[in-house]
Amino acid sequence: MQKYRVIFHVDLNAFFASCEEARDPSLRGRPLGIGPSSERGILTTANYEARKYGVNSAMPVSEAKRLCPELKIVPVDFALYNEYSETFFDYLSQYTEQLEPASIDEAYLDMTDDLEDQHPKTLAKRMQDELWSRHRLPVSVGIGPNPFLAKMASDLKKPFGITILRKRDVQEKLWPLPIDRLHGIGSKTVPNLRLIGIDTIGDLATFPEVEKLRKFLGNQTEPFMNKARGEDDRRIDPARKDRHQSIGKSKTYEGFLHEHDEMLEALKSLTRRVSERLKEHELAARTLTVQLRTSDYENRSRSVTLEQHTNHFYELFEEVERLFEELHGTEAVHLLGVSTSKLTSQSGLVRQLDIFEASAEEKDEGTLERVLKSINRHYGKDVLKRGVNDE
DNA sequence: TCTGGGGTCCTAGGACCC
DNA sequence: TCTGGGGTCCTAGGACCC
Repeated sequence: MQKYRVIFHVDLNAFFASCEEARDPSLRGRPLGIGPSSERGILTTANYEARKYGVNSAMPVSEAKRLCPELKIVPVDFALYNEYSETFFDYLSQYTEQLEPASIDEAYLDMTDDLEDQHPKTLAKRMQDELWSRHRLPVSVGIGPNPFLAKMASDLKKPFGITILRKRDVQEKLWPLPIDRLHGIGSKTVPNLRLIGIDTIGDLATFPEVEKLRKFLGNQTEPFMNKARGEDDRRIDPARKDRHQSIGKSKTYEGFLHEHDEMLEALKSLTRRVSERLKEHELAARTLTVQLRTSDYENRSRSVTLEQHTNHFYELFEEVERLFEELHGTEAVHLLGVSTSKLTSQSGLVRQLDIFEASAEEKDEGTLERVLKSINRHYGKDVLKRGVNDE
């Protein structure tokens, strides 16, 4: 007999708002938004009282205020949310090692081998009750035979939901839902699918002309169709979140930047942050991307792949400056971003510095001096010693 | 109504290699 | 002299998610 997997998807409800309410219970019970203090800009999220008025995440503050004049808005506090996020994952990790954080506020758990004779629903209820009573964190739990159905299940009832979605429920519970409820189908794809008569998840699951679909869904055609039919064989991967694909920092400048010099200053501070964060994660990057958004919302980017990995501010900024000059004419700038990818753990970087030193010795004493100075400035003696010991 | 900031993944075209 | 087919890597840009 086939053994079914038991996958939980645990989702923190209105997470940022819930954190604010947990810290300051006086905020509870009335409409609350997280966002900027000015009328410009958009809400990051809103609590459920605010959502009753139609207020939602990514909504411009001006419109949210129009829908709900008594809306209270508090500024984002990522340090707070990261703390609660850690509390959340710590709590869940007592139940299984097969835990995969999916974002700051949701996790997949493969409970197949860790149920210990409990009914999944009993366990889910306990998680929900304890996260609320101990930490004032409201969660919805979805339970299914694969990650996709678990995620869809947790979505079906919020807040404080516990929902089981079996394969045999798919036709009744999933197929009537609009197609954009499928994770990965967004506002650009929906009109295309409408064009060929696909409005619901069921329409996609039973669509007969696969080649027609391929035009819009590309290589993802089969994965999407499988999901629409409730099939998903993805394994839970506890290490996935540790493997960063990219690290970047971007900032929107209200009122725009007009002077070339202030743009360079802004890029310098973005690059500095990126360099710091790479070092925090003990990572070094080989590809560097500079992003720019003009005042009329045109996005541009330039990237370069370096010969060696680096997380060194001066090496990064040299390239950032060069890419930016290629990217920018004379127009005002709305957003600037610096991002790094093709990351490797820092041990790779230490080797790189050794090679750098060797070639510097041969050719250019000045380069060696510069490298050594910057190593001392940015990593301290420990790292330098480690690099030497490696050889 | 007018669009934040952190990301992931995909695509298409070109360069280059065998 | 003309030029196949497969693969990999790089770059720019876009869609999407939380």
